[in-house]
Amino acid sequence: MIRILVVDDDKDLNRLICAYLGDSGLYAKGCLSVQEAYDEMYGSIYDLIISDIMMPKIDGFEFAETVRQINSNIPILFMSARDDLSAKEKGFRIGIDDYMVKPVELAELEMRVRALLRRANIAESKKLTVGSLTLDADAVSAENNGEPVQLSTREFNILFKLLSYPNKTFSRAQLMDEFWGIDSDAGLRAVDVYITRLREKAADCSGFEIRTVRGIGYKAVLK
Amino acid sequence: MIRILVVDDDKDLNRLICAYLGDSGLYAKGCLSVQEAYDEMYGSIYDLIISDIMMPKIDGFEFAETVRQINSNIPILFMSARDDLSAKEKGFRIGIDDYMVKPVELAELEMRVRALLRRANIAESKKLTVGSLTLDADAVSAENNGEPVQLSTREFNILFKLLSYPNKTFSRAQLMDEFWGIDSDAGLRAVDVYITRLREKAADCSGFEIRTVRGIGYKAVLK
DNA sequence: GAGTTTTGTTTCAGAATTGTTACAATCATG
DNA sequence: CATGATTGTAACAATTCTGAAACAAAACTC
Repeated sequence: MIRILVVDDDKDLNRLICAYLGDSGLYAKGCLSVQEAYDEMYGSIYDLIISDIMMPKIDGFEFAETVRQINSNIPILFMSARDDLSAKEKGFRIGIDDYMVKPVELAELEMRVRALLRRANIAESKKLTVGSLTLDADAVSAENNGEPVQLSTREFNILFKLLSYPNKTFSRAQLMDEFWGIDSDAGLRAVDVYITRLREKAADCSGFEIRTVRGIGYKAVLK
Repeated sequence: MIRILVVDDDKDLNRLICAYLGDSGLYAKGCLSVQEAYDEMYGSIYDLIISDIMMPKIDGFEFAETVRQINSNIPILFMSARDDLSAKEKGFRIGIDDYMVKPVELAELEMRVRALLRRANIAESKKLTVGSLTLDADAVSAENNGEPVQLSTREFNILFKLLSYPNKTFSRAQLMDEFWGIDSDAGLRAVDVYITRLREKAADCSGFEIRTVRGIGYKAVLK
């Protein structure tokens, strides 16, 4: 189920949007303030954010900026009464994906939400297939030629990342930051161990291989 | 260079858009008809499409639909005077990514284009091609006529630097500072050794050669 | 053209990086 | 709380990279 966070201090509009999206088969949670949104995001994962700009205390810009620092990938759609270029410019510079001027047509909002989800590869099931191997991010499971491949969560995450960006080299530190968390005190060499395990488990996956980039890190190359 | 195809039968607007995007550091090619766009796409690769809807003969809907069948990934942005929901609905159902109502503000168009490029993971590719040789900074790999050329990270860095600034001479100290780090205690002559290795490995690369600038250092010259 | 300086090339030992395995610690789960 | 899976470290082996040294070649100077 796709989860959408709607942040707008206009209670009625917020409820209206959530109801509309809900009827369209998406799960939408409304928050009346940014603070509330932070709490909500802390507790569960969301796939997309719809946010107003003008809100008391913390505004949409600040909200989006904070979200982007933590998650550079989640689609953000601004919705505002402000039709001026400077607001749009500020939003897009922060890294939002779309900007709608109020009053918004709910049907159009839904279309744009769906377009963003499609573009961000957020489908009902996030699957990735490379050669004979299929990774399912929702189930955190892998299959090779239909045979299940046992992967731990961390193994899965690393492999999914590498295969999502074929040929791109990732440093150990990059992978650590992403999958161990900033405050982890594990040594960088731990990555090597995972690569070894992945290579072993993916040994008979045709279609790709994990290459070492000496002095830097690792990359997946398709073949 | 990111390549954008602009399809609109309004000659003035088309030229205006191409000029604006061009000034923003993107390459934009204008087509006055869908037929022309097909021809253009047949000949070269584009990263993003901006298209009007209402055009004589083949309209934007049909165009987008055809493009989507061939390429399910390329971002498409519609630009139309029609502000009605049914047009938007039709567009988004075909799989477009954004829809702007004319008259469009050029600055906003650029922002949306950039947001789409970012979302679609289309960045200025860190690739460099000189003659038959292609260097890919993401993959840290090199190919000559499709044949992989084995380069160590340091070899790659030096070659990439030289080829990024053809004809510019780099002193040994410059290269050392950049690729060995300040605290390296290797002698400057180590650079010579790398140049030798590069010359050998790039022996059958047409298109450039590494020249010695006596008393100073080295440069790559195109030929 | 002899002498001097700079550069080219090769070799090789040592340095650095990486692969792999075993093991202990931790976590999850029933 | 017992069990098995997952995790991270340490140690060692294997591999690759690196750069000094030595000598040859070339370029420059007078």
